Amino acid sequence: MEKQLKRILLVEDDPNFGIVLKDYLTMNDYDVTHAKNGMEGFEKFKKSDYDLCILDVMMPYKDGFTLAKEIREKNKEVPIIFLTAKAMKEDVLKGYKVGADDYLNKPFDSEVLLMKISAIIQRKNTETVADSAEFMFTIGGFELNSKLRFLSYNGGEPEKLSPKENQLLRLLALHVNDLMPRELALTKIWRDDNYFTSRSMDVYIAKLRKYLKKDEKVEILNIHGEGFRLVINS
Amino acid sequence: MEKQLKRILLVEDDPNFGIVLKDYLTMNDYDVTHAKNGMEGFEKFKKSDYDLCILDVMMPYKDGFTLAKEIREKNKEVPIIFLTAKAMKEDVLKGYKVGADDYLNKPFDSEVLLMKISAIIQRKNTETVADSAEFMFTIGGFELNSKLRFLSYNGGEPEKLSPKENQLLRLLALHVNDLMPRELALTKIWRDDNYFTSRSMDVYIAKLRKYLKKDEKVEILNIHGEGFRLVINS
DNA sequence: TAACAGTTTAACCTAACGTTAACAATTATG
DNA sequence: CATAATTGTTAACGTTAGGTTAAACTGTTA
Repeated sequence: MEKQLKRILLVEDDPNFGIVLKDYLTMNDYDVTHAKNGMEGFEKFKKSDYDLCILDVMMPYKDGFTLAKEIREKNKEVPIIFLTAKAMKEDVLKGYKVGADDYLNKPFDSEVLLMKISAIIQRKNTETVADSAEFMFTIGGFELNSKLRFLSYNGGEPEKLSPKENQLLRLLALHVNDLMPRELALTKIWRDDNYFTSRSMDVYIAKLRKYLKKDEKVEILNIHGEGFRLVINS
Repeated sequence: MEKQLKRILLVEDDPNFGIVLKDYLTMNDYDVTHAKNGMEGFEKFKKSDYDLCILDVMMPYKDGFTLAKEIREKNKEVPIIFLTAKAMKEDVLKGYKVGADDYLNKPFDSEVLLMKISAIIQRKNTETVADSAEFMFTIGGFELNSKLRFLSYNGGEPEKLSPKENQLLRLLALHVNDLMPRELALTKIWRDDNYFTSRSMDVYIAKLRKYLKKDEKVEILNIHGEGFRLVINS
């Protein structure tokens, strides 16, 4: 089974150093996306889901702190590591204020970076375990067991869901009666937000609607241009 | 009853220090085997069973890391403590990569060593106790004695299971009706998660299914991309 | 050193899954 | 009202995971 690689967003303007670092991390089993400046970094961040961000502090146009602030507005969870050329105390403080998880001075030992990365991801992992513990959902007359990927109606024979079907239905269930934004599903499940993943998602919505037909009280409504809404009518 | 002394393999090339350390440990109720270099260390390791290895890092011909790697190939369980003259960061990292349990800088406090030894052996002990606590399982019409590696059906002649068959069935039984993740079996039983160990596991699933055919109420179901599920149908 | 048990690797096949294309239907927008 | 953008749906396709059997390998024992 293919192991799900942890995804890192690396924002570093120095092209040489950036490529070397990206390759090094890639060799060590991380799925690395490299952005060459703050703007690009933020665009890439919005488009997908990352387990960790590594930001260079000194970059033209948009420095690492500003970028970090923008990232924090979108996501308060994702760990951030700053890279900086000189060890300036104010910078360090500024970094932690923005919500940095760690701080590295260039030049740094690459193995130290690896250690820090795995430590941080490890920590986040154990924190999130409790989060993902919920995998039983009642959806009208249906019962979704998203761990076993089973969907049963009125206690009957459970139907098997595919991983994508399961993830999508679970995400909808987490937002019952509320908007589940397109973008959310695309970044969380497809890990990319583009035309094709979007179409793919529509296909899965169709599949789910087919499953949910058994209970006419349950439906998935579209909110044009926004996303979908799983509603239970009473 | 004579208490079973814990056995320590000490590999240390400095004759004086080696003898002193051996005597010290012996006085503290350990059964110590002293090897004077890496080769001898590995020979002694293969010849017997140890509860702990203490390896000097800097040795002629074969250094401690190389020896540790060889030992790990034979035995992924035995705890290893490295001794090193200077605190070199790379060495520490290298050591942990090889699967070291602890790390000591020479000169070290001998009492600290004793503490670490007993802590490590203690930990390994409790781990294995918890692990092996349950070894009798009822699986539909079957009885699994995973200590003796026997599987019997309706009280008939028990069949012998191979170690891997036994471990896998036991792990499945510990998760009856629930998901037993692929990764769990691979890391717990095969201690490695790659394409080949994964295929190997599939082979063992096939073998187990063959055994379990006698009771059509018992089956091992696959959850695509996730793992397996041992179910007892009523 | 031959036989054997246990395990891994290879090979071949089937099933599961996800993406994409194609076309229809619906909804926004000027 | 016309037309562009978005969404609904089905089917075909390629890829990967899993099922199974047999051969190759490894270490141990007679």
